[in-house]
Amino acid sequence: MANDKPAKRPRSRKGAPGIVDVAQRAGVSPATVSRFYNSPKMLRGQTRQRISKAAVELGYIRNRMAGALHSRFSGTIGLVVPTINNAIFAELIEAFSSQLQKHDCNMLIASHNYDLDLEVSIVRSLLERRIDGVALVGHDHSTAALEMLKVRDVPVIALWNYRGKSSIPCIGADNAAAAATVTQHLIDLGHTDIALLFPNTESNDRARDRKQAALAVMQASKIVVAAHRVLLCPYSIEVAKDIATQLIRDDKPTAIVCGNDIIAHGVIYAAHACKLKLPDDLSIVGIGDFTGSGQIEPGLTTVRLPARRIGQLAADTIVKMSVSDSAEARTSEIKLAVDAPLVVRESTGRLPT
Amino acid sequence: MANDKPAKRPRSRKGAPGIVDVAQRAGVSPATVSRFYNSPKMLRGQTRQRISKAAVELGYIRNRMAGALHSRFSGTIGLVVPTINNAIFAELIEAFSSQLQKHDCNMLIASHNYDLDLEVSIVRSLLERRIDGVALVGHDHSTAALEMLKVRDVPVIALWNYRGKSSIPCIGADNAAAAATVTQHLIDLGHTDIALLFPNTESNDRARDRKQAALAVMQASKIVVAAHRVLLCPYSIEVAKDIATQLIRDDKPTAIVCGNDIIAHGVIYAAHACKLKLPDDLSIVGIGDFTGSGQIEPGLTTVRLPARRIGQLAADTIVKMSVSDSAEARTSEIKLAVDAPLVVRESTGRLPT
DNA sequence: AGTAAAAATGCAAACGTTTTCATTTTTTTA
DNA sequence: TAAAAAAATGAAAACGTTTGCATTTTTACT
Repeated sequence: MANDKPAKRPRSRKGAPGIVDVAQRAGVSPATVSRFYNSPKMLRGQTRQRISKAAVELGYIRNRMAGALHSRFSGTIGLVVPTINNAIFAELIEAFSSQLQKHDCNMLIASHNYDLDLEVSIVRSLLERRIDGVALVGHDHSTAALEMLKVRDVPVIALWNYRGKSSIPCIGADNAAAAATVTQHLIDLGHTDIALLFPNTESNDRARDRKQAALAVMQASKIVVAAHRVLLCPYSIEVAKDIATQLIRDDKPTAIVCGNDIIAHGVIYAAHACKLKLPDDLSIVGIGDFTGSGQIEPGLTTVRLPARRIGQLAADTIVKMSVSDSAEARTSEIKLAVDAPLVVRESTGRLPT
Repeated sequence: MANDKPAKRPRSRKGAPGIVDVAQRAGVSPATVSRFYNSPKMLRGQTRQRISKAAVELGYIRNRMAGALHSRFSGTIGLVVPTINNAIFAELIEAFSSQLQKHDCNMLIASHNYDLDLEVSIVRSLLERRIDGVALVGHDHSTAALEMLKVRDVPVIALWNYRGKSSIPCIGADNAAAAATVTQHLIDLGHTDIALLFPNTESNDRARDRKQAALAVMQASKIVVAAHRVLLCPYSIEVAKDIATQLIRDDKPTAIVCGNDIIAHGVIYAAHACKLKLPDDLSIVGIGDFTGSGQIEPGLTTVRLPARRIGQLAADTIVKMSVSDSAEARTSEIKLAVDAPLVVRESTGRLPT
């Protein structure tokens, strides 16, 4: 046959139009089309219109991967959270994602379930996608992950928990202070028989800071906390309810400090199940002010962690860091502490004397 | 000066090692290194070891964007949900994401808040990142978005709501049947004065299917539903509580069908606030069986939508579709209906006669 | 041991952009 | 209105992989 040479190499993706097709149709060079997308103000209005028209007619969708290959920017930011499933970070994730969209960035998210080894492989996988920056929840991270990021000069930011002495930029509320606030609130109400329900504090700096602060505040008020008053409880309404039920039946304290609102919800349900009268029989405080904490009956006294605000600030910050090319701005000592105000509702009351 | 020619063009990313550096150090060709990652079994064990060693020593992290440029696969899947913030999709997202990780894929997620126009721009943005496939929640989508995907031959899958006559592959529970189930349950208990709390059904096929089915079931039992018994209520515990409080005070029905568990939680709280005795004074059903629905007091009667299962199946399916190169497999008529069993708890009771 | 078949590997041409530098066009200034 | 300055555009060389094809090495079979 005549034409048994390369027939017409079928392009991978349906021969979708590329930048050169657009350029051709608009009667300009590919470079100009590229500029149309990356720095439009560099073009004349007339040229812009021609290109815009051509792009629409062709149904052109640019290939950011090809762009990223050369330009150092992928327009993608990573977010690594312990869990997505839980109410804990839902608002944060949503806010972070929405704000990124405004910056024309996409979010690559992954969860590691408090497993730091898994976090390493997640970070690696994000790096393979050449993310422009990454936000990690908390301060407990494997050095391997941090090192990979540092070597590649990828901006990192720690979210959620503010720590003045953090080695990386961070945005969040002072979790220790938050726990101190609610605990002090109970003490101010006259409680001394206080139980603590906290999750495993290993590789969870938020929980660790909170628990430590709660205990410190008690100690400062000369309140001794018996060992059996400090209970381990995961972030699960179900388990929290079980543990609290047990606690109430066995040896009810007059107040309970919960590691977060999730646990507190479980405790409130347990109290209902045990026919307790809240807050008379038992005062309960949480940390976080999650969805529903204001509506649950009785309303949960807690401390508000402004998740939305943190998410937005974080998105703005990480984007700013990633576009900045001065090494200093990418590693800068940015540290933002957002307020975590006490929200007093009906789940706490003065200890009847 | 002598060396004022291009000094040594500082490579963009810190001169991070590339595939050729690894190849050189391992004494093989770049092609072989590439194969090491993409089809390891094609290499001899010995070669594999040499490359592995070289890669580790160099701290090499491959560039998937560069790869995707040539290979048609980006290893990235998109997930588009109405909202991340809410308990509604949390479990689905988590499951989808985790399962994707097992396939060595990353998840690009975005939310549009029930705004179909925003969905279009989200899909576009995902397409710019050359996702290998995308999962969309529900069946209501702008044709523009669907068209873009079809033109580019990107596998799509509709999640959450099963519909036998869907035009695209779908995995989910039959939402209409789910609503019918809980409604019938109330009818079986003798209720006839039933109120409905549902969100806006525009561009929300789940809500639409549910509401319609609930009404149909009532009609089938010759129960007439007065207009003032059908209330509009967003997916918000807070608003649901307000609306339910109003409803209870004004003209309490004997039972309420809630558009989903979120709303149901709000209604339960409202009942508590109004000092109602559940389920004697009021029976409440939800749809979804979200976190907490089993622990809330009284336990919520609802229908379980197996979010985790759907998420996993969806991830497996979309990955399979994307790797398949037969056009048929990418568009195949895959339709999976997962069971949505009724879960009877204490929020519903027989109507006292 | 020799040959055929199979398995590994190397070569080099893509992939679709961005960007530097040079060139052309437009605007400003004298 | 010509020259200078500024702005817009074009040409072509990257960017870091993957993959079809050719070549070499290994294995299997007489």
